[in-house]
Amino acid sequence: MSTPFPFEPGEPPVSLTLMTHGLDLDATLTSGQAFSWKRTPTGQWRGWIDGRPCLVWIQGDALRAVGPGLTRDAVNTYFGLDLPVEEMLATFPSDPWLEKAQEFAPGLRILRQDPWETLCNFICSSLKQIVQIEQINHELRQAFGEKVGAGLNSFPDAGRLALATEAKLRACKLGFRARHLYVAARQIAASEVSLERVATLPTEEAREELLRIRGVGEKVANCILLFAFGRAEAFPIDVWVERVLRRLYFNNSQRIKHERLVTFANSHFGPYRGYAQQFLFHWIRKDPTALPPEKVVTPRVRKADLSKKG
DNA sequence: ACCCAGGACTGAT
DNA sequence: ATCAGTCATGGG
Repeated sequence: MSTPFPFEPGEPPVSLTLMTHGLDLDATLTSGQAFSWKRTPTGQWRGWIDGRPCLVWIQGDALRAVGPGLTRDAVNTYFGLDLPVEEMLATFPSDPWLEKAQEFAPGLRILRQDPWETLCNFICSSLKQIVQIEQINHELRQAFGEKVGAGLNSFPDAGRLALATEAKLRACKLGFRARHLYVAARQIAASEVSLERVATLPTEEAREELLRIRGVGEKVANCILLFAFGRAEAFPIDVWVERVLRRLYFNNSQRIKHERLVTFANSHFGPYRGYAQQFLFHWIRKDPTALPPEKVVTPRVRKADLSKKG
């Protein structure tokens, strides 16, 4: 299994073999939390861990990882293999829907990614599809990142993006998000908000700090807390999760307010509800049979209109 | 052509 | 505090 890989000339690649602890690479890397991994024709994954390019794949019941400067700790941390996932999932409530979601992809895990890149990805995520977020991530790397290998660019840091112009960002297909990302980059570059400090704060205060960043609302803040800072109690509610919560737990009632869904999720799914959220999200996106068919709302037609429609 | 996308911000009530 | 309008762009 020797896929050619454009390593840096000077730095020799490190080859690691780790325990998977049940990790499902395909599910994890296609579950809408990471946007810079690409599957090779042979089923391996090219991406970045700790700012270093690498290649990872499942071999038997082992996780293989190859890349310059790669360390066992970095890989274990990135994939959350250092966590007692079994015990964490055991805290889930007895819930047939959640069980279905887990059954669909038991090896789905939550990553601990670079906070800055995760911040950028989810600022760009608003009103975008996942494939488009991946495309934007790639555009930003090509336009502003540093060349690491053949066709490989690192993700630009905040200082780099802060030196750009809003117009150049807009050229990366950012649309109205260009201003958000530009302002956010300057906020981080000027240490107006410190992601290093956020990492040290309790989740509640960390969320408040993230909300000071332009383009970051409740949903995006929770995504960053969950997918970068390892805060498993964060429960991001996007249109998909909103849909699944409403349909499965509130009889698809449209007059249930968003805040009530938040309250429900926080109390129902337990301290590691972020994982529950990710199981549900992945399940309803990937399994076409996951949700029962939409309740057919028979349109109320006024008698006066009957004659018109013939 | 139409509708939707891992939403956030703004200004009017 | 709540709520509609608006913000670009691409996929299906």
